[in-house]
Amino acid sequence: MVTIYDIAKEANVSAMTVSRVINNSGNISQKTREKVEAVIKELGYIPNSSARSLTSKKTKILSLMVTDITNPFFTNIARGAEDKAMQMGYQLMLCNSDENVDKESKYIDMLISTGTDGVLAAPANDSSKKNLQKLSKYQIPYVLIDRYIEELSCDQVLSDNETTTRRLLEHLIKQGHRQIAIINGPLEIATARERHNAYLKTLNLYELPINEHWIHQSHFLRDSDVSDTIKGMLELPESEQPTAIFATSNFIGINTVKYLKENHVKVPEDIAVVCYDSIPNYLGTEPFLTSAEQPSYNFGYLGAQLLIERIENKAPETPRKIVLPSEVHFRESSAFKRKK
Amino acid sequence: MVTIYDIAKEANVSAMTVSRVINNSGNISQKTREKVEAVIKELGYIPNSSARSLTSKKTKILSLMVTDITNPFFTNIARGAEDKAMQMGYQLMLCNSDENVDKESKYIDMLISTGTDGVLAAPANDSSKKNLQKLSKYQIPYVLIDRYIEELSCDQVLSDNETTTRRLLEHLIKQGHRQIAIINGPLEIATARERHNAYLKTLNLYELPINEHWIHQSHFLRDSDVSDTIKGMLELPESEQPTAIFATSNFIGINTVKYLKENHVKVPEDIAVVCYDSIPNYLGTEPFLTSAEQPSYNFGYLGAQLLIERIENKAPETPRKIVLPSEVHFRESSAFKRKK
DNA sequence: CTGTTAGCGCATTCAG
DNA sequence: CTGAATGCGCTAACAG
Repeated sequence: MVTIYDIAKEANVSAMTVSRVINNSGNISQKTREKVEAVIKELGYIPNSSARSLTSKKTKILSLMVTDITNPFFTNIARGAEDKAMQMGYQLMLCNSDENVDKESKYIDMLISTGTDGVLAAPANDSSKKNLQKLSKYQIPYVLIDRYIEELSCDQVLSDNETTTRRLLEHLIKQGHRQIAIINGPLEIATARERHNAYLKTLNLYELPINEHWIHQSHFLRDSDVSDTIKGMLELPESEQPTAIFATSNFIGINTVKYLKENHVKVPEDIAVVCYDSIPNYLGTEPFLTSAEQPSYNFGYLGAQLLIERIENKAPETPRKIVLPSEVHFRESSAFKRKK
Repeated sequence: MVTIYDIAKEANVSAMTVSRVINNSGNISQKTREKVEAVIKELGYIPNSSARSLTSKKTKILSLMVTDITNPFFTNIARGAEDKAMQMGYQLMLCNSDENVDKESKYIDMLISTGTDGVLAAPANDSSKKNLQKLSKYQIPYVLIDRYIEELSCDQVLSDNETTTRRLLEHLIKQGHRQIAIINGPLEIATARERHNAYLKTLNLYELPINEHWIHQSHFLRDSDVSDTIKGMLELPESEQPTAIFATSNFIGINTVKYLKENHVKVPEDIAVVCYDSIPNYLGTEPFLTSAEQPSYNFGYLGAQLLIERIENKAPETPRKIVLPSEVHFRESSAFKRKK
């Protein structure tokens, strides 16, 4: 392994001078700089990050905590974060919490151990608070993406849950729906809570009925099971059956449509479905599901940017909050107009 | 920050004893071990990886080099690799090369700098050889996944390109096709080359015609442009037109079907399409494309396993090679039987 | 079974 | 503008 001492010897300078050249710190005469740089190239020197971190307390490593990298929403976030990180000279560590606070906690310890410079986190749920506070204890900055947590003062990149929810519901209302159900994730997750509240608020605004039998929680993982939930709603008395379902995540939306179709409930004629978040349309065939497309790549890209600014002390003291809008695509799954 | 010295002082032992307890090395009396462990818990000690790496030359970091994490094939690999890594006490660093050897090279330097313990690599192409040899120079083991490179002696987890290609083609042949085209990735990539060779071999085996106008290369990224290629084939004289297309990757297959449909070529009646690799069927609707589904999660999981065994000197000297079979799903895109 | 010594590679003092 | 000394936190090698 080539060290700065090898360079120093070869270039007839001290190790310190080599260090200064590498880090562009202090003043170096043009001549020695060139000499040193030549030797560095000649010997193919690559700095030892461990040694550097030990003194400088910086690793140039960012970490991304998501609940499941196979969810396309998070995959795009990873890509965005990684592009920005690479561009700024950072590397990206990947962590999957599986929506599990304990697994998340284990990761947090590993990250602290590694000395990550900062964390981009989509926390599992509100109980993740203690994990994030542990980061603070070690002075490691973090940026919350997608899911915020009450009372945690930090930069955030969030979805505009209220507006997007309202737009999806207003669309249903315009289609003549008055009995709208919601299948949501756990209310310990901020996005679920905000979408829940926006749901209630919008129904109130339009003076639509609210019925506890129309309000359900599943979870956000791929295998979110909605069958019992929907079965229950289909068994309600005719007059009490919802005519539309608002699914608060991509997988919930997909699984809802899947279940309805399997059980010969016509979408959108019998029940309309709208969905928060989208899945990539690989096939190029006409997509079916009315959905709000989130700018997921930007969650990662902007999140990494905020984080790096924070790490490098280029950010204002007060936390910043970026709220990204979604693009609502109206499609077949809600294309049936009801008579009032 | 809590160090082993803090623990040592509090527990009335030397730092070395603390180190031994932490690493489970050497013999420690039950009594002192318990004492030390109690203090560790009490003070919430988290080891400093940088310091540890500096002496031990181990980081407990694995790296994954893929060409694009937003490709579901690689996403699943990432998930598999990360699950195994976590399970074995490693963390995973993520790198996207964009099929670009220079970008890959930049990453390799960063990884060497960080002192990664090993690399799981799907190299950009044959020119990645020098990047991987650089790893060897620094004694960093790597496992090739999906794409091997000639003359590189290392563990590998590969797809059974020959068998899978043959099975896809035999299916077409059974359907009565005799004029089969191939749209491939660059031949500087091993998977493309193997699928190319298997294509030729199978056509020869069944004494089918081979026509240079039926053999094309695109690339493996999502926006692989196949329009000119297919347009060219459609403009061939009637007798020379292929009746089926073998697409050697998921995106090529998708883009091929998309282009054909847009141009009112009926699939499978006018032209059948089969495809190597699949995309996740989120929607649960009947998938259209006949494709060979690779066990992508296992590429990552098994790759990480081989890598960790290698790192921890639990592997035999001679390189191991795992060849994973694919599952061929026969579907609508090739469901039309031709009269001979 | 436990402690002492030394050094990993680098950057932060402080001198010159 | 450059260099020497020192220590980051930890562990290998040796002593006891």
